[in-house]
Amino acid sequence: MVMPRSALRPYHHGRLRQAVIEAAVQEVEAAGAGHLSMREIARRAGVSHAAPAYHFGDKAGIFTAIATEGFRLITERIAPVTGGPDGFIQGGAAYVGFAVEHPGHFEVMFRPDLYRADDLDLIAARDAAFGVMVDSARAAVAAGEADDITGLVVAGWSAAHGFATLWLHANLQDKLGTDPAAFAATFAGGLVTLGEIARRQQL
Amino acid sequence: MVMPRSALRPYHHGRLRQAVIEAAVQEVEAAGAGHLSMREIARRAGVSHAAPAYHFGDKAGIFTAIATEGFRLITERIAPVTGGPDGFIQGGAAYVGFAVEHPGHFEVMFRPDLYRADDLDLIAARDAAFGVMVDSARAAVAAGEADDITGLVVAGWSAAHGFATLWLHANLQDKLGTDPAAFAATFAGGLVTLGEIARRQQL
DNA sequence: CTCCGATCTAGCCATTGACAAGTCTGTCTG
DNA sequence: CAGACAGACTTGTCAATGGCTAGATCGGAG
Repeated sequence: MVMPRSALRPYHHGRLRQAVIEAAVQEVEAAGAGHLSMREIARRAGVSHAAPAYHFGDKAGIFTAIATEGFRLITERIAPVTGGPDGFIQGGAAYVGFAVEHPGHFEVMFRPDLYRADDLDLIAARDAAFGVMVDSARAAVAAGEADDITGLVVAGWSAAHGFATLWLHANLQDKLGTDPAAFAATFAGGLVTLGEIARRQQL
Repeated sequence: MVMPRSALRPYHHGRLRQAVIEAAVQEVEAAGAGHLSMREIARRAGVSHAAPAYHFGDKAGIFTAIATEGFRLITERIAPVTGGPDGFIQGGAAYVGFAVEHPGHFEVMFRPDLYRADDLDLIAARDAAFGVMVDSARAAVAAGEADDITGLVVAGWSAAHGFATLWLHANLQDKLGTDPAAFAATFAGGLVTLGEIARRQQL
């Protein structure tokens, strides 16, 4: 009986798949998606350098798993608040909240060059998230003006997505401070003004 | 006299710096910023694998140069249309237009993890671009309500940035089609509705 | 003509992602 | 209870990459 490996660590990790995803998300949040190293992740998880590839195939497989998990998480985050007539605005706030709380997932979700965009689980999760947004937009407008849904969804999604992205990447903090309630009010006021300008423009 | 190298290609490229930037932008547009290889760029430019490093130091230096050039280009693109009272909307359209026409620059500009964010030229170019946006917002609102400028800038920037990002990364084409005039109208209508919802929310 | 600095090359190293082949181990079957 | 089996993981290897150092080349100033 040679020195049992189990004294050091078990041969079977047990939950390597989830451990790899967690380590990868941490790495993305700390250093950006570009600096993610499969071998470094394996080191952190205490497994050999080739172990992650068994579960995910390759690097794109890891990113695909992260993006899929991200779309599921954002759906869980948004869906509960989109019930009432103010659901669309609340949903937008939840969208931004998710991006701030899960910057690693958020970054990967919108970098299709990193993952396999034709993955079926990924597509299903993404479509589910989009469906929640459309539903909340539908609930926000009066029953008659249903034609406008697409424009509203895209405008609202763009505003929330743009704000989240700029917040994460472009030092928006310098302009708005760090108090969530204060910048939410500032942003909402800006949306009202922007809508008025756009309406004036249309006439 | 050995076989003169100049028969193949001159020892000095002459405009290697700009050639590297152009090749790098093409590579980013074709395969994403993550797949950029300094050696591949050198091959395309017909120089040795270490030549680009002489001009840019390292990979981050190339991205820094691309981002700086991008901020200069977007300023040139936006500034001319922000004159009149409709300058803010026109500026937003120009912002999106730049992103669609220069996706490589646009991608790098908002990936600070790729470049040296403390580069002085970069900061100057970015601040100049931001200044153009603020000026056009100021021109768009009536003289009295100057307090609202920050909110309007952030809302407008977010909407334009979010739309551009989603267009490039999230298959927005499926929802809006590919006719620019049509989706511009749809988007503008959505902004009006969104502004109304936000105002209703504030009361 | 000569020197000198800017530009580029050649070679090297550690690291990486991907692949192939082998090893370990829990479980199921007979 | 023995043995087959399949899933999970390791080891070894390869080409490619980024970055570094030392050296070659060239063009222009003096």
